[in-house]
Amino acid sequence: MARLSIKDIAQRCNTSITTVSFVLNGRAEEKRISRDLKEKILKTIEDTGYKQNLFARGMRTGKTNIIGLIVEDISNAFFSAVARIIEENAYKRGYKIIYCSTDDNTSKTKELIKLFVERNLDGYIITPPKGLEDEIQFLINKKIPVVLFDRYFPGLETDYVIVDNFNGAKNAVQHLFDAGFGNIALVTTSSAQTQMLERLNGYEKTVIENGKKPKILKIPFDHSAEQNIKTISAYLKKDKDLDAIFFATNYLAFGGLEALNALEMKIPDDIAVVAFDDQEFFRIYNPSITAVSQPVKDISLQLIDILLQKMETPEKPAERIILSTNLIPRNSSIKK
Amino acid sequence: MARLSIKDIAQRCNTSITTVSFVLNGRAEEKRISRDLKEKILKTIEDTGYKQNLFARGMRTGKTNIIGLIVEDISNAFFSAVARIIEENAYKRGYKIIYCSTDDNTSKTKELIKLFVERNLDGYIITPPKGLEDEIQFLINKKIPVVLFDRYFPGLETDYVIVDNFNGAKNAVQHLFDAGFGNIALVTTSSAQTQMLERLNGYEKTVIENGKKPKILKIPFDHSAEQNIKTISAYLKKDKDLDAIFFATNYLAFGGLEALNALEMKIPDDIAVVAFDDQEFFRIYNPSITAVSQPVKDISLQLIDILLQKMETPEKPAERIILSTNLIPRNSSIKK
DNA sequence: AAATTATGCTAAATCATTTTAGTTACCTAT
DNA sequence: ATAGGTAACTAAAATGATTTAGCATAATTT
Repeated sequence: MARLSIKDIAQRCNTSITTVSFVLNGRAEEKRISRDLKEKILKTIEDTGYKQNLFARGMRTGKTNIIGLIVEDISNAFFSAVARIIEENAYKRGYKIIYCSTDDNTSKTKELIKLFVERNLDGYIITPPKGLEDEIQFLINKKIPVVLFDRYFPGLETDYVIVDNFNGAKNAVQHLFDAGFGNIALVTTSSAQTQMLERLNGYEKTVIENGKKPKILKIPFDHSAEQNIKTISAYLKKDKDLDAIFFATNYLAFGGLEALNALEMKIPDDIAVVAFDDQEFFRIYNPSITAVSQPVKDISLQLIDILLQKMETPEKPAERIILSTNLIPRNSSIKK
Repeated sequence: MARLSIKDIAQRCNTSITTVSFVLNGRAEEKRISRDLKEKILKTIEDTGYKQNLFARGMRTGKTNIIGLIVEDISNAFFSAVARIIEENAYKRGYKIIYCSTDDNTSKTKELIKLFVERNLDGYIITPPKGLEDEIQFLINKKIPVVLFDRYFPGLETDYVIVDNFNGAKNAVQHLFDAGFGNIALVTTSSAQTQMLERLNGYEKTVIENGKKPKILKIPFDHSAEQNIKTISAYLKKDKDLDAIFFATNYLAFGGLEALNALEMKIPDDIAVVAFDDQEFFRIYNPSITAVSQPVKDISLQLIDILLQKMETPEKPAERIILSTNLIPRNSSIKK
């Protein structure tokens, strides 16, 4: 038995394809289809289990009901947690998710967006690498809904959802001062993304406010895990006065912990540690690691919400959501 | 400017739509299109940047070039790592990935497969929850390529890629005996999935071979992280003779480490630990945790390879791939 | 009673492609 | 001179929906 088409439904109801299509698209009222006929069509669809052919539909309407989720790295715990929640909610509302990882590689991401645009996805959620301004603007010009997250482009009129990185970092560093640590280094990446710069600014401001000098180690973002460990080890060996480190992102904290292990430095006795972006890991680690936690659930729900709103009302003005972080003090920053 | 169609290309080349279509689908040779005309068409396509409309194409052929990736939980490190590699390779070969998480919930997964089938995806990679035999059989009957992984259904003629869970567990437990531990418990889930049963069998066999009695704690797989910690704590308190634990899967090991922390039991002095499914975490943890590592890259590459082969040659007989695991001895199982 | 309006529906064009079943023109062999 | 073959191409049907423009008929107004 071949798959049912709208034609079959029309025949079974002694009516036209047009009428069935109107009912199917909720335009029965507007098109003055009688209640009786509408009910009959609906019942036939129910009974036969008829499903619209999405190719034919897409061909006419250009709509796919698919959303593109483009994150830095789907295997990073933060992004996979966000993906998880977005996926869940998109499905509930009738959308599917196609995803991919950018590796923060600009040309790879350009390529991916081109591919996705060919496929006529209905909307995008993106953590853009630098240099992606033109592609984002292109999507906006084409009236394709886009929401950025994690970082954004200050020059572009886009919707975005980010966290308050400046105050997240500020609170973390002030917490270290309050706990009695006075010589605090920042370990961050060399990438110029907004979220990293804000964390750096928050750190610097707070250190200076406390009458100290900032000490910053910038690690190229394309280095391997092993290279990170080595770089951090070397830095720690050089500056024996440090009594605390603030890691600007989770994977640098992992490298840092390995470096401290290798140097047999005890946390928090030899050196205190705070990390940006909380993970299950930090709770379980011994000693547990103080971390700035991002509101993953809130971020994800806002993202999918704003995107779907934008898809329904394209002329809606851009929304800029900045969510607060939450400092979770643990043993790594408490003097015994 | 409206988007170019095959008609525009045909006009520009003074030829027919049919001819362009043949060239586009690599059937120029077979259809005896002259070399000159073929070149001309190809050049025009190149120059104009023409792209096929995938809806129209899908409408005729029923092909989407989209693969469904249905895993237990995309935010679990093992699955997101697999997703990462599959995604990468699928894109290289012209396929996109739509994904979703099952939560090991049978009815949710049935729902998802229904949704995906409506969308005419070209193939599936699935970690099936129990009770999904009928849906998998349905896909096979419909000649839709499917590859299972992580677990499989012994009764079904399906392609699958799994690891040698039995020997993985056996080696881990024997390693503990060899390291001088003699009273080894298994902490596993109550779920009856093949991979878990095989790990259990490997454990039991090895313990009995070494002249000891198996001690098994089964934890319902729908318990929360907190419940897991409590259950494991209670178990550890009751049996003071234990000198080692083998965790059958990574999230149980996380719970176990937290429980050991709470009870202030030292690893490996008070108790040794080995976990199934290695993670970055286990390398960084202090002490580092001995683990059975799954060949994530190999699994992923095999999966996408087998699926794409199956898509090209649907009548290919089912392939069953069983990959070896690798025991990584670390400090958690070495007596000082 | 004629003109107007409202109601309830539908024919046919359209979207961009693939594919079947040809056609035309030329060449070769008898 | 003619049948048969082949090289090179193409007209048109089919895929399954949406949507525009319009057609009867009945009800209402003038």
